[in-house]
Amino acid sequence: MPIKHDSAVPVYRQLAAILREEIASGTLAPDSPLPSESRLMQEHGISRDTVRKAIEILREEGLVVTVKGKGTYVAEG
Amino acid sequence: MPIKHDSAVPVYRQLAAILREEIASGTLAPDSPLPSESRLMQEHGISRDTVRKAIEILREEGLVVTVKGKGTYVAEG
DNA sequence: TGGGATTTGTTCGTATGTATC
DNA sequence: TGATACATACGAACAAATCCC
Repeated sequence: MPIKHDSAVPVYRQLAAILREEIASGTLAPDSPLPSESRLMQEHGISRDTVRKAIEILREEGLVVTVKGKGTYVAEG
Repeated sequence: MPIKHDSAVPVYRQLAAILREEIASGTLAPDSPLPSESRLMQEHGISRDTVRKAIEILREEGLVVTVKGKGTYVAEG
């Protein structure tokens, strides 16, 4: 599911949807770390700003927890 | 002094006036930092674009100095 | 003790598109 | 047409926490 820059759906919401799906499917298991912001930037060819907006959405949904200096983790069931 | 979106005075000029007054009154002392663009956006419920236009006015008036990655500071007397 | 690498947190700089008046 | 205002997106710099050697 490559990200489309010409979509009506903002890039950051596309990424949030991708990560949300990986969490729902178990590809990203509870307590496991998400790829770092740097990794997500590279993998999707997008900016840090956009990556952080996506993660912020998931954080507000209670799906992930972020720890400064460490990373972002999938919330426990 | 809440900002009025239905005023004849543009929002960015209203914010510039507010900040100018805080500098003049000493509420914002020389060398002290202004609230970040992010803070000003939240506090006044306006966009970053508009916040930056307001700060640009003060910068042109020599009232503030902006440093990338750090913030905007009240100019020294 | 110290230093370097990695990671998230925060800030300003710039550009583009959309909508409204 | 131009000015205003918002949202999106990418860059860049600085700061702080963590980790490992």
